[in-house]
Amino acid sequence: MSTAEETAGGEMQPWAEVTPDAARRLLIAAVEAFAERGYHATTTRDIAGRAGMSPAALYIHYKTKEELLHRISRIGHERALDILRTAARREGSATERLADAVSSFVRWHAGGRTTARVVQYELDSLGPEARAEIVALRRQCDAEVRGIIEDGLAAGEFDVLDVQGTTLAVLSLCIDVARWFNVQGPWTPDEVGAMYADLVLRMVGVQRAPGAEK
Amino acid sequence: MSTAEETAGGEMQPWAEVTPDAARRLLIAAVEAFAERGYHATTTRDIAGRAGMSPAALYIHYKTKEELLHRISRIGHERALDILRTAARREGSATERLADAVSSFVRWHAGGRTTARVVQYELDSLGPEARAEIVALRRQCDAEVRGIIEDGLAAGEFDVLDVQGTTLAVLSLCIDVARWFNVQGPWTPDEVGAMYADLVLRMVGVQRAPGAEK
DNA sequence: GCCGAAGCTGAGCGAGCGCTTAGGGCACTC
DNA sequence: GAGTGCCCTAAGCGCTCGCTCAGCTTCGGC
Repeated sequence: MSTAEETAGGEMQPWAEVTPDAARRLLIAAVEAFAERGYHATTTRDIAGRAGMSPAALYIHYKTKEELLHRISRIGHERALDILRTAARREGSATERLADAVSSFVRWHAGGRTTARVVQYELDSLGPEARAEIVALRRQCDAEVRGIIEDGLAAGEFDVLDVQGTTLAVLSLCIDVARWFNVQGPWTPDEVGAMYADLVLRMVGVQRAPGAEK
Repeated sequence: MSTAEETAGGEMQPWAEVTPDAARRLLIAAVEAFAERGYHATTTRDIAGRAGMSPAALYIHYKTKEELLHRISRIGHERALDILRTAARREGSATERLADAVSSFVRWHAGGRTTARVVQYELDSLGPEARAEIVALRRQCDAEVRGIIEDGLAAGEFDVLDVQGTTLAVLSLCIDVARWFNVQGPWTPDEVGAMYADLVLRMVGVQRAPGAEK
């Protein structure tokens, strides 16, 4: 749960698994370009230029431009699933686990907004097989949150009318942070995380979080 | 508040203001194409083809491809603002007006998902001046929702910690419907609207909607 | 029956796209 | 110190993009 991969820019860099170094620099450049302009509006020349390389260098490390998006999307979704899974499977009440899941998931979307934007909004730019793989990961994210809500219902902590609908709304609320969050805005990622955890607990019928999160 | 512009496909067609007929057909074709593939991945040949015309016909009615997006975006945002304004300024308690605003806004995002997708997610593809104009409309949408929440607070109906944060979360929740809603899914636009109105009332501290909406 | 305006098409221009290829520089092996 | 493999670049191929333009058809006015 430590965010040791964070840089001075506030942007997460969990790209240590991408080697060699040139491939990682290209991938980070692609994340920035895709987040700014979108996948289709980004050129391979732009990506290579941001990484300080010639356009041809990209094709030594990646077969196509789409493979770059695929790698970014898979690593990002694995990280998102890891965040939700960690919160869902820790010890504690459903109330505490839901607050933890929402606040850490929102922190990731706000702090790593550049990455999260690509991960959450460029899914449709992938081809059919790549998209199917990513959609499977998204379903696992959904299942983790739904599990917490079902636990809370069974324990009598929560009061919800529609489990699947509430699950969708909770995830929806978190994901949309990547769309609107601005580093120059009035809140830090931590503050948005705490605020959203409170709002979500209200949505599931918990009156007030009993000092669950720091 | 009547949705008389709705077709059999469940898609709203408030494009009556676009004349002549050929210009309207091109605009509707552009909405569909932009929603499916995104602005940058859509070609002018695709738009013209969907409208049953040659590529050159597009440039008789629109100066550039971007002007098409601009027109779509402005009309869509004006419609969104109209929906929120109508709900905000009707008679009734803040609770009723907030439930009305959320359910009708969500219905628009779900039922007119094709249009809403373009309106909400292709904003960054506009040039600086066009984007500035649209951003101003968005701020007016924000102000309408914030106004209802402030009314509810003043009347003692609501209990919220952060007015601006809650406003943002409410709009965020509604807007994200355009991303995930599927016509083949388990809910109708009406059902999602009712469900989300309930969730939002919980977010602002209203225990249960007192039969506010039909 | 002729005319001008309006709406549209077929053909195509210049530019920029994703991606390829031939070859250069450099570290390392023996 | 020649050989080998790894990264990387300069140049450019084939293609499709947004957009243009000359000319065709259609139609109302007189």
